[in-house]
Amino acid sequence: MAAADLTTHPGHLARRLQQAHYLLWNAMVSEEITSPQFAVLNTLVAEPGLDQRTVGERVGLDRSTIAEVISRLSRRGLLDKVRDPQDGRRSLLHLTDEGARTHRKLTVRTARMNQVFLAPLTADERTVFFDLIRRVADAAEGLRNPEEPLVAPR
Amino acid sequence: MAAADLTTHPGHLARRLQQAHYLLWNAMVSEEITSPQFAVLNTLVAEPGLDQRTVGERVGLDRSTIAEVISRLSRRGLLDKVRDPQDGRRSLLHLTDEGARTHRKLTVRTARMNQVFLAPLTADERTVFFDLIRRVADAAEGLRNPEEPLVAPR
DNA sequence: CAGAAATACTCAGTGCCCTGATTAATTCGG
DNA sequence: CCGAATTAATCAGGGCACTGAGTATTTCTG
Repeated sequence: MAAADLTTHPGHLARRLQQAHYLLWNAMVSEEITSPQFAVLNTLVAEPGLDQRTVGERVGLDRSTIAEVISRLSRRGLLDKVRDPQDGRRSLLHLTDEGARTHRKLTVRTARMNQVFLAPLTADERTVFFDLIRRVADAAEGLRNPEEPLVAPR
Repeated sequence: MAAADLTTHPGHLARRLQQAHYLLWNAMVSEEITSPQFAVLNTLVAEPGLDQRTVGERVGLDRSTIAEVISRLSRRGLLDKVRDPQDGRRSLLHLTDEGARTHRKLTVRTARMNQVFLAPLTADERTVFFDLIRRVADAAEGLRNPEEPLVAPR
């Protein structure tokens, strides 16, 4: 059997895209704070006091991964984690001053990096780029919990 | 400072796309063989006897990662790894019969999965999708070794 | 209200992904 | 020809990402 052409395999392209981004992030944004870590900080700027699971949901990380990311951010003093007195299962998260400062600094750099990253595309193409990727990712995520919406939810 | 909108951040989208793909791969292709592992098998079908570094280059993995992936494939008996008698630094790689058989089986399943993954897009949109991602990834990879091609290489 | 079910988090295990340092082999330059 | 530079692979270390199993807490239900 002949070998497949990986340049038409979306999974392979997605991986290469992410690697390219990883590299550029390291060079232009930060070597200490990673892109997923920034996503967590960003979520807590918009919604302070969220619990761990919900933050994971916002940024698209599962329970285990978000726990690791948060533990690293907490260890570096960028956020505080306290038990919810109303519900002892939850951990509530708030940025520290240092965390807010870091978020501000990286927001600027991230915008610059995105400009460079997307430089090969025209403005119209960028819109299409976002739209296509979002549609594919959303659809695939929707496949996780099948059925249910097909008939009336009970 | 306001929080950024992550849905317009290509890095975040790339990560979500890859995760969605990971999930679908697990469900529809294989729980044992991962997508990067398949990419390695696929490369060795096209070019048997390649050395480790070149395989990494083909599939877009750095020296350390490709070493791990190959060691796993070798441990499972899907490929053989032998020192190049002509150049003692290199390890030359060949698929075993089992490796070739696995590649054939997964090629079929991968094609089916790609259909499902890309189902939200029309045929035209798929072409654009590939083109845009490839251009962004290629450009970012080109930033790694700057200068050189700008003037005559010496 | 007590037991069952659900929920938030943690832990162990596997695999991908990178950098920087080290080792072994080959090639290049004087 | 021999030391220096280059190259392929390995190792140590940090971080992301998932699953399955386990613990603690809360909520639901008979």
